[in-house]
Amino acid sequence: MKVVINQTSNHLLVALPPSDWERWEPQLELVSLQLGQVLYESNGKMQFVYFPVNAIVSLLFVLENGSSTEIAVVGNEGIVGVSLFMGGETTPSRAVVQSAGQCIRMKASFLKSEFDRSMPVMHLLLRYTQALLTQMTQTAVCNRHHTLDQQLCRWLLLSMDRLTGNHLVMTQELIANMLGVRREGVTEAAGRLQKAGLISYARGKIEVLDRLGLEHRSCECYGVVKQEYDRLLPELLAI
Amino acid sequence: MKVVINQTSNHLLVALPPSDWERWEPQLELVSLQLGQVLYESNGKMQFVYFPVNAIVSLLFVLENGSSTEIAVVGNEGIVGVSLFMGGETTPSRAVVQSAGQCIRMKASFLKSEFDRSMPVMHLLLRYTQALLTQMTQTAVCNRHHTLDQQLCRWLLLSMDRLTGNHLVMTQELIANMLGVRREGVTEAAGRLQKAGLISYARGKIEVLDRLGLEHRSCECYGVVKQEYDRLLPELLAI
DNA sequence: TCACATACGTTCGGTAGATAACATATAAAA
DNA sequence: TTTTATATGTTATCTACCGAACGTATGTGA
Repeated sequence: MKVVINQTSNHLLVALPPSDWERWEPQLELVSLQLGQVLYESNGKMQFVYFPVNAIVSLLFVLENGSSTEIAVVGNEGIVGVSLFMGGETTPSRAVVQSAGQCIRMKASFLKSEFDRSMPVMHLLLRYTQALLTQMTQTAVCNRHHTLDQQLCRWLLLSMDRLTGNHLVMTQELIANMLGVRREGVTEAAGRLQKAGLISYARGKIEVLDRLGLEHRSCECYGVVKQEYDRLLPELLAI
Repeated sequence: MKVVINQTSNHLLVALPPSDWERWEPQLELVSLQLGQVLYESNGKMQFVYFPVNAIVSLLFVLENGSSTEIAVVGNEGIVGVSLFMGGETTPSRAVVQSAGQCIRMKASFLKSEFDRSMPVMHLLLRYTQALLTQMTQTAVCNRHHTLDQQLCRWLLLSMDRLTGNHLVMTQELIANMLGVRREGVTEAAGRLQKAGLISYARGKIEVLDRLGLEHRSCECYGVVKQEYDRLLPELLAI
């Protein structure tokens, strides 16, 4: 089954003027990504940029001792590889596939030239980057001030917003890496959420049972991020 | 005594092509900022952008319950108000003067039009934003993984890099707000640094006695951020 | 079907930092 | 000089999370 690439595959592409889209279309390529696949290594060269379709990509920051923390998550509302057009040839963060699926990819060099060529493209990408920036800063605050339970709720909600359906394939071990905590801590927090009837999970399969309940149990950070995405990228709402 | 504005007042301005600088110069205005002065309120309109000369500005994120965390610090290597050209009319973060001094300010509307008009200006500002982004993400990781002692060292070093001399006017209460911890915690951490002979302080006046010692006691985060600034903004090194 | 890896559960200290309630010292103001 | 506000010091209790060790399910491949 050949999956067709079109503008509605990714919300950023939707917002593209037709004249730009015409040039872009032949440059796009659909790729399937596995869970755990690394798109960018820390301080590595970026050959491609990725527009997630139904995959989710995590931006992780890895410390010298190996411990890591997720600083943002990108789904079909965005693009992976913003530092390319921001000016650094490399990213300080690692980009890892958090939920397997498909992405549209494009040569880094092409995006760079398009960024300089078309003002609408530039402004769209910068507007997205600003939203991403909000997510990063809110994560920083959340790391400092909120409990693991709250952060887990936030994380689940941000992930679910980028998927269709209520299911997520993700072990507690991986969630722990994302949140920068121990696996045992996630087990306990997830256990509490399950006991409260908000989620159910088994061997790497999580199902959200009570989305509103999760929102109530989450810290304000989820709402702040969501609101800023909606404000800056109203095209997300139109779909 | 009239202080003259020139290109060397701020490192970003240094990197400006002469043709752009000519247009900019008449639009610049020197302003003195007091400790604690708020340049931008959370989600407030941005009338001006600021190029610090010898002042330091903190970007803070304030939670509903009033607790806050610094997500980045801007000195004469940068500009306060990046979200203006990134596309949001407002910032989600609050900008507060962390160290009194002077800034060059410019009408927000002027910078916005210049950003679209001159490619060198655009690329320079984006490159700076990328460095700022690194600082923010590193802060997020640091909040999660490092001790208060380490974070205090990092914070002191980042501040000292943006000042001339070894002195900093800053109470422990304010530092606590920046780091998002309790004042008592800062008292204890600062006491340990003082006992180790790295700093001395008294009633809001901090002096760094052993800079290298601070670097050793700090986490890797300081080095990572500094390295990325130097890489992305080599003009900082030239001065 | 049996071995084995994977995912999750549980428990027991240990610790950094939170919360709270005071004590003390110094600068500024009256 | 006395008062008052500000800045720092200290201590006791509490809690979320860490580190480590180990136990228990469940899917998967030989």
